[in-house]
Amino acid sequence: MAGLTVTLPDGSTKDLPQGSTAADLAAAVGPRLLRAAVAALVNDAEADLCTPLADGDRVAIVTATSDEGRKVLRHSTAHVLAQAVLQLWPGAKFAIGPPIENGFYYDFDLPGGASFSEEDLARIEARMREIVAEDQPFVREEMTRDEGLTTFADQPYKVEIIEGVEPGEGATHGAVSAYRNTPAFIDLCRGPHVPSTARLGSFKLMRVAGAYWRGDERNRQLQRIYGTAWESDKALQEHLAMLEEAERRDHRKLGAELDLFHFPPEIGGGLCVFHPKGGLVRRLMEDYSRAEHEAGGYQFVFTPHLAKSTLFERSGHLEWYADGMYPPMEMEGATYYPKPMNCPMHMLIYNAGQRSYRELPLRLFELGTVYRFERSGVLHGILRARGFTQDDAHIFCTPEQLAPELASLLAFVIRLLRAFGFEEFEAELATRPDKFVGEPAEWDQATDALRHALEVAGVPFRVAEGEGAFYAPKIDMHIRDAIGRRWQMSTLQVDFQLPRRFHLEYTGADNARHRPFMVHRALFGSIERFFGILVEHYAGAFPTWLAPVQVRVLGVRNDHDEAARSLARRLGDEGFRAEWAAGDEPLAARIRRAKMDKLPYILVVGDDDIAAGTAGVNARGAERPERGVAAEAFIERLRHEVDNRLTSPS
RNA sequence: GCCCUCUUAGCUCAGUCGGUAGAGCACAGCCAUGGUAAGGCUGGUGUCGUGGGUUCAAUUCCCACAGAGGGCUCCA
Repeated sequence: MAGLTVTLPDGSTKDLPQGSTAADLAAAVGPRLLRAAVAALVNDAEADLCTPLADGDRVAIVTATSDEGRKVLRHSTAHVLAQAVLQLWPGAKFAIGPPIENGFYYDFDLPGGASFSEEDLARIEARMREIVAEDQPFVREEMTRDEGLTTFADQPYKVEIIEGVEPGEGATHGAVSAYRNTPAFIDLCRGPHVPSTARLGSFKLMRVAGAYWRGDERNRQLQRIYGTAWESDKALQEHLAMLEEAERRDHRKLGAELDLFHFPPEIGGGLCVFHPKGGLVRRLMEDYSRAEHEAGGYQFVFTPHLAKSTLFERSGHLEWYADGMYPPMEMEGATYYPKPMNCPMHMLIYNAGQRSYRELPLRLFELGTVYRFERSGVLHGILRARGFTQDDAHIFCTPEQLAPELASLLAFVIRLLRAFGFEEFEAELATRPDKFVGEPAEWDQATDALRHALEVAGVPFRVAEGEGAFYAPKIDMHIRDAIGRRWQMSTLQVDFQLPRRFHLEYTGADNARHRPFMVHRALFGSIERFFGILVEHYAGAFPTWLAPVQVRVLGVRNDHDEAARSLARRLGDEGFRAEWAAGDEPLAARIRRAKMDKLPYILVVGDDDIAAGTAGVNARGAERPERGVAAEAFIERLRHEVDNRLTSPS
């Protein structure tokens, strides 16, 4: 019998006997690859390892340590979860169970509308481990639509999915595919899957949640179980450790511990108060932002928190964004709303006089506090609040100025974020959605300008097709924090709608009236949110220039208190935030207290220091304390560190 | 808003199979005077989230509500 030849991703070829499968190919390349293999890409299509290969196929083996491979593992683990739940809750209906970032979930409809409790997770997980130990094969079964409908006749959600399958989608020739583990358990699925459940095992069920069928709250609410799954126990443990680290850095926890802010229930959900220490950090952030904006040619404006409904009718907010707004207030026959955005008010400032092209670009900046109605369930500390302050600006410019303006804006964003210790940036260019207003030509012009700006700035970006706002394309800047988490930060949007709605004009060099382009941009986005991200990024250990207290001076004994106080006062006179602590506890205890307060510097003064005009310097993060540092030298060092805003995330 | 979990001292938590509660840290006082991550002793501290119900008796059991956390949904 003739053999067959397949091409590997590196371009090399491999000759195999007729009838060989992807698994055989992996084995032929090497036993290590076979062990790591979970699926294959055959001519760029995902396939099971048991897929027979044909002569001339291009084949790549998908290994468990790749993103694709983990998806397969997670998806297969989701099937095991479904089998366990269906066995433990006879009569349960199962819906969908896809892989997601770091794991998977599965949605169920339990008999009698029952719900899972946290305790159920242990039982389910135990059953899952039995299924893994049973080494059940994943066997693909192709069937016609009608056969599928018969097979899953008692599973209404599966029936709905099959009925929704477009001819030719997912499965070939109007057929559907399913994977069977046991005679009793089969799940509708596109695949691919690992060959057998024995290939799984490094997983953990995490939590239960309610989730609506097809994500639509008009539909029935299902019971969702989330799990995480990895290629090895080591990777699983690393992931769990990362979650613990994230918990340790939680801004809500640190916010309370470090006395930065809190959310008094008396004020209302999603509305926070900043304590003196948090307020100090916030003021430093804002001062820095103001100084940078001033240097960047922005002019500062101030606008009120409320406006009449007519303003938001004109801006379109009431038409498009009413669900996100606080409810109206009636007064003297007019209806007022708290503002959800600052832009309409900035439009009015633009329109306060006749504008000339000589004034453009006009950059109006405001630390503007806005209120948005967020449903109670989505609030998340300071990262998702109902009242927050945007570092908001609107730039009005001529069409020719748009591209250079966007390019310098991107450079501005990156400079600002770098000052706060962020080094990794990724952007998304969100383009025209299906539902949009305006002219396609305008969209293209604005989108090209945004793309050009990204290219000039050298920021890596991906295009998010159709994810722009209905009125404009935008760039979303993402950063990575100290433990690799990605956060969406700054937004730059080119808006055609508001200039039109507010009839913005300027007189050009040609003495004719023109409509300006307008860019919305918020760099921190929300001051509160950025503050929360900083807390998590630095794990509460703010860099010296931002630390609420920069130095605490300790005397070795309490008869050194006066020397400690005097040194702290001297540092204060030099413009630093320094305090001293009385020697009513042993030195080691006071050192520990200062360390737990995450202070950048602890100074210790004893007999030797008083005699020599020096101090012991215990810097945060240093291996060992330094002795006998001259006070002047320390002041210079501190000044250098603060003036240059040196950062070192913990 | 919906599903799950939680709410006991300033903080973290234990506890009472129904008889109004404890520990560590923190705080206060005294003693210790210690050169780089917890010295000792003593002491005060609670409407057990709120409201109702069952009961001789509720922090404990039941119901409702509020708040918090994890999700869903939405995100101009």
